[in-house]
Amino acid sequence: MPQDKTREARGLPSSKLAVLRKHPIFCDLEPEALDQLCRYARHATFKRGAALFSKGDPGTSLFTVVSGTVKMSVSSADGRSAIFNLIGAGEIFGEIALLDGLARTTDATANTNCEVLVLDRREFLPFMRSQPALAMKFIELLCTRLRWTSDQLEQVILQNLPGRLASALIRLTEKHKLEPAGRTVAVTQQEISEMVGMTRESINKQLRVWAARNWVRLEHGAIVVLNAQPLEMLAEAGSGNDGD
Amino acid sequence: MPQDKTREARGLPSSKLAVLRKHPIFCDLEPEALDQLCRYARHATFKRGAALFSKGDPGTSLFTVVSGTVKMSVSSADGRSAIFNLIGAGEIFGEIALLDGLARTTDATANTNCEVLVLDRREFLPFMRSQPALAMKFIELLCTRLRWTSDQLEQVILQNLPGRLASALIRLTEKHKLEPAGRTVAVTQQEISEMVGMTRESINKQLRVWAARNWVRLEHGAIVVLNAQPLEMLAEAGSGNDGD
DNA sequence: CTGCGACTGTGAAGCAGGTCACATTGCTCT
DNA sequence: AGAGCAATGTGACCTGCTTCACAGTCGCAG
Repeated sequence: MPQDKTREARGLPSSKLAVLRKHPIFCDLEPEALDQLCRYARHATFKRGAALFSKGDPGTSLFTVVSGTVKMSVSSADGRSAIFNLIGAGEIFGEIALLDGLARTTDATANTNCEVLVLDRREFLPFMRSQPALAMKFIELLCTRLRWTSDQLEQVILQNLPGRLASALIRLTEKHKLEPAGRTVAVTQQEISEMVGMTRESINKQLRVWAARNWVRLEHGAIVVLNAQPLEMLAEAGSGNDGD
Repeated sequence: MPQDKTREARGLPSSKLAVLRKHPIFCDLEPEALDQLCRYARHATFKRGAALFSKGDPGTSLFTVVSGTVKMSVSSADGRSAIFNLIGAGEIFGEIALLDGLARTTDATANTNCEVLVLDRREFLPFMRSQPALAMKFIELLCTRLRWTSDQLEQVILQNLPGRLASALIRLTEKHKLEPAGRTVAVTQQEISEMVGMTRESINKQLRVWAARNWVRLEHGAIVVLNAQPLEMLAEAGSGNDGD
């Protein structure tokens, strides 16, 4: 991967601009508006494991990931935790609390060392009002999020382990818009288990079965989908047994 | 309850107006704008069990419930089904497909005989653009939905039967803004079981335990929450045992 | 007032997935 | 180069929930 890290690390305005311009939400803004937005944007870095915010915090800002990935999750008193989403470079998060001003719905943790841009509600909301098209963009974003979350809820309620796991793999490959051949999903088995709400051990055993059939290949910290078709069947099938 | 059914049944414009004016999304509109909206609104009735739309349909309209309740659910190939939400009088649904123009994410079924107002995307979107405040209202609505759905997902992944059931009961009492004393939730045990993703039998057994402790009273087609406190404890506690 | 369908109540038996307890393997940081 | 940690692999046992198979019970439609 090309290293524009140096530019980013120095916090040059041009790099902020580049990041914002690439994002679907902001790409259609007029150049002057983008410039203004850049002036509002604060640059921040977090080490792996650091908390960007926690569930229940008063939420007043929107985040854009510049590099690294951020984990959106919640955890229960007894230490179990559920991952709702992994946010990668170019994506935004924290928009719900930004928009409605209420408490954060999840924890956000740096899943790797990462850099983010932060936009504050106080400055951002007036800016949004001055850009009517932006509200529509956010409506679309919220719709997408709602579809993603409903989908997850549906899978978790209706499907058993093989179905849920297959669905999660499909969703992850689609999200990264990977080609049919050699779709590498860069997540650990622990992470996947927390996304589908089952134990790492169970996930591992199922993945091994599929690996033996050459549907997937297991790598360190990644899963390569070799044959998506049977997985798609399982994902559709509700709670059946796996493909035998 | 007072019967303005006669007015409704005749489809008088004044009744449409009354319904729309009461809804949080539309209540702040200017009188002229409301009148215009009424002209767009189509009145429709459905018998218990009838499908208003199905998952995957191209979605082009927004619904407002005038009377009765509508069930938002999905079902799997093998007949199991999951209820995402029960929409009662005064609430709206179908907004996601209206706003982003994509396929419906769930089935909508008349859970009782019901009357609805239908607003079409073709007329509604231009109307919305003429009313900038309306976009903000929808953003708030979408945020609320997202919080509700994330909450459900969190419960289903992190909690066991008692915790999930308690959470569901709390959510239902809160939704209907019922007073602490004598909160009657008008749902069947079958419905609750489909909301939390467990079997009716299991739900029944747990409810009986709580009824014996006077935390709830079970009626035909309804559950009365007598003592919310222990349920709230359970709902918070992640997956513990029930209150012993 | 009676019969039928929707809702509720309950026990017995099975199993999917969780829990626990390890061994192994590979990256990364001195 | 090897210590240390994060991630993976695997078996034995356990349990919470499902499945199945009923038996009430309510309320309404005719």
